Amino acid sequence: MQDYLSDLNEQQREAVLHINGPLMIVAGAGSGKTKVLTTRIAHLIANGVDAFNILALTFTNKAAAEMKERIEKILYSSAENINSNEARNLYIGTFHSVFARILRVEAPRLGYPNNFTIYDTDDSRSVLKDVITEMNLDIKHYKPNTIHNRISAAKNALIGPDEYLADDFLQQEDIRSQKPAIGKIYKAYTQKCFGNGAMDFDDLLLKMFELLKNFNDALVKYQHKFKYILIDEYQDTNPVQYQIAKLLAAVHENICVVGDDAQSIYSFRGATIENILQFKKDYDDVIIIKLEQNYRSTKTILNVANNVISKNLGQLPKELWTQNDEGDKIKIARTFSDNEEGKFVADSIKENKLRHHFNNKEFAILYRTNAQSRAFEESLRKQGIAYRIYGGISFFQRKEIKDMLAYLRLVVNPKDEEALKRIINYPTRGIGKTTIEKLSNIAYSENTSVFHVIQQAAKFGFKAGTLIALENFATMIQYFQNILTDKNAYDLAVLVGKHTGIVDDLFKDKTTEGLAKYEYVQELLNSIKEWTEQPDTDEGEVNSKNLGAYLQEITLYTDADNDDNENDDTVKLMTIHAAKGLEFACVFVVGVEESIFPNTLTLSTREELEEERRLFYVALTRAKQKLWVTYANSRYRFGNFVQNEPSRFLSEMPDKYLDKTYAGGGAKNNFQLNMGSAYERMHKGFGYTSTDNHQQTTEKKPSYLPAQPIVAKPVTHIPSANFTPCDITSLTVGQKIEHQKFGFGNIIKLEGSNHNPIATIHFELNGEKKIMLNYAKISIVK
DNA sequence: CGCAAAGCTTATCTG
DNA sequence: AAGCTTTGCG
Repeated sequence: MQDYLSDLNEQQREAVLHINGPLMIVAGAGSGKTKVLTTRIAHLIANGVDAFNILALTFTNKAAAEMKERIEKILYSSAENINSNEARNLYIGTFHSVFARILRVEAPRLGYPNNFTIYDTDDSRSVLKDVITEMNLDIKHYKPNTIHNRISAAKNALIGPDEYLADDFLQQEDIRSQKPAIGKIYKAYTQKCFGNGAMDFDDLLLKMFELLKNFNDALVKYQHKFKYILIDEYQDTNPVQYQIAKLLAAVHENICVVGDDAQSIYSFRGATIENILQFKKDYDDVIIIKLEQNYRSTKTILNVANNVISKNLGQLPKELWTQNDEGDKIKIARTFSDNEEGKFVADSIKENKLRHHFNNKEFAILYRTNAQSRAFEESLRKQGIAYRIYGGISFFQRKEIKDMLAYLRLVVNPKDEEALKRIINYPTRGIGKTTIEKLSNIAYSENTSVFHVIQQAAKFGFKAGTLIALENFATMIQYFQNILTDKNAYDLAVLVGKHTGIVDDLFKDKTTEGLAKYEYVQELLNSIKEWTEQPDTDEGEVNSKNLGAYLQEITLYTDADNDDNENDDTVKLMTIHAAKGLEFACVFVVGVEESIFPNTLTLSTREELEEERRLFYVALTRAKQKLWVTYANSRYRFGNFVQNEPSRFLSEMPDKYLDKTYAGGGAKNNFQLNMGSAYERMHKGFGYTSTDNHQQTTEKKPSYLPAQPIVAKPVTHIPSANFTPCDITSLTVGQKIEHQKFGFGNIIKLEGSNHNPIATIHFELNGEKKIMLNYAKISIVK
């Protein structure tokens, strides 16, 4: 037997070995489904299947990266002597990123440029705002956010604008909600995106479907390319994804899907459990394998999770079991406020690190909404515990980054009106609102792009100062376009930074925020440089390392992706949605209060409550050994201090598995509670106001710490005590320096000068060459 | 047209 | 509480 099969149980092995024909794996939480999927792919390759013919689709970049890594590991260590480089040819990725890659090649068939722009949610909303305003509708009534959700839902259900307008039921629905114009907005939005040469996130799926449906040669090509298809988290697929999978698999029918209906938590994105039930009907001879043994959690955790999920009516019957230990009881903690909840969690982490020798990275704090992270950040920072936040505002959504990228986007795709509007007057160059409106109108009536109108501004009657400003702008962009043809993305980005004066502005701004922004822009430049220096990987494209590809890639990039270093010893903070598929030794499920979890915004039907319950189930089953469930009596919301009831989910957990010491249990518990643990008494940490005896402590206003980057990065090198950042003019080649983060090294090359805000320092560190744009982080070693 | 101050809105989850 | 938009003035 191949060695990689030896550590699988009977069901898992069956799931790996059954490689031909449709297969559905119904797998519970912690049952090793990722292991099965990766081993299956490795097994295919070991049996002579060309990696080029395998397509594996996931929902997060992280899951894809993890799979790829594990496959390489299996192939590398396998006795079968397989070339582990094969793994590079695999198509593993999220639905969005794989389809974006294919569409980059196929876009012209659908009337889009190869370099089409990908609009993220913010871009989409901004375009919608323009569309709605242009239609003379009230932006307060037609909120871009709401409209976008509706359009997104339509796209995910494969309903185009014309079909939407023709459907009486949908029209009635919109009339009833007093928004009869949604259909028309949808149509105008679609046209605008198309005119801009742009696809939004939903289009990446929808256009892929249209490609396969309307171009038979494309369908045949990809059906034959992807002989083996694997889909992770199948319960989260929506109708478009379902249809695409069905089309692609129709010839070979070698499709393997893995799913757990109990973990279906993406119905807001159009996902439907129906797809799991439908699978059996779509293909003949579907083999179904159930994985019910859990390898992750203690018996206690699993029992509680099973109990909670059994409250759902619409659930496929399934009982997870484990051979693991009984484990500790689940600790329930109730605090007076959100800030005290933060303090409780940070203190508990500190205590458990000392008592049980856990590392930071073995803890996770899971919450329902991103906004809840604040209190935990503060308390962790106070305790000096390294942490990392996932989600929230990502690097590429920051204003200064988006501005910089908008220039690059416009250079690559001059039709991208969204990018143009963003930067036409940033930095200010005397092109105001009225001028932009005029340009827009002319472009519309001439049926051309705004940039094209600017290029011929004189012809369209612009005069004096405005004309000069427009001409200068056009010349500048054209100049950038010329650079792009003979220089690389990095050189262009640097030039944009210099020439537009953006970097200069940020450089001059010596406030904390200004400095941070300056550093972010430098980080962006670093990122582009690194990216351009990676080798070409794409077999289909001539030059896959061009700026257009970069821009498409980063739009689909989330900050959970660059989690590549395992030494990153930080406590992880994230939403429960983001935690799906992950596991941690110790988990804090926080903010378990009515109105937050279950969230008020969802609670109109039983189905919606059940989805919240599944979400709670996902949260509980992330824990391997220790689990805390916490809630606060009151918390800040929109600046007000509001009261919350404990969540109904708390009462759905059987008492016998719970330790309510910190939640005001019985009299006996109260005693312990007042005393606190030895550790707490040692450290005067009587902090958490008890529920039964909380005298009206006046809630202190949260004290805000100085602004810091949102994502706390692990410090790999602690600068020496006399670390003083240096001036670039004082540097010379060969000099020994200390870097704030990376430690000591030697300068090997210098570019730029102190008068030039973009100076580059090349230095060597333990034999590794690094490029540093930010000399504020370097000091000279004397 | 550009800037600063006042006022209004906002926070579900994701690629 | 914080970010974004509108308003008012030079």
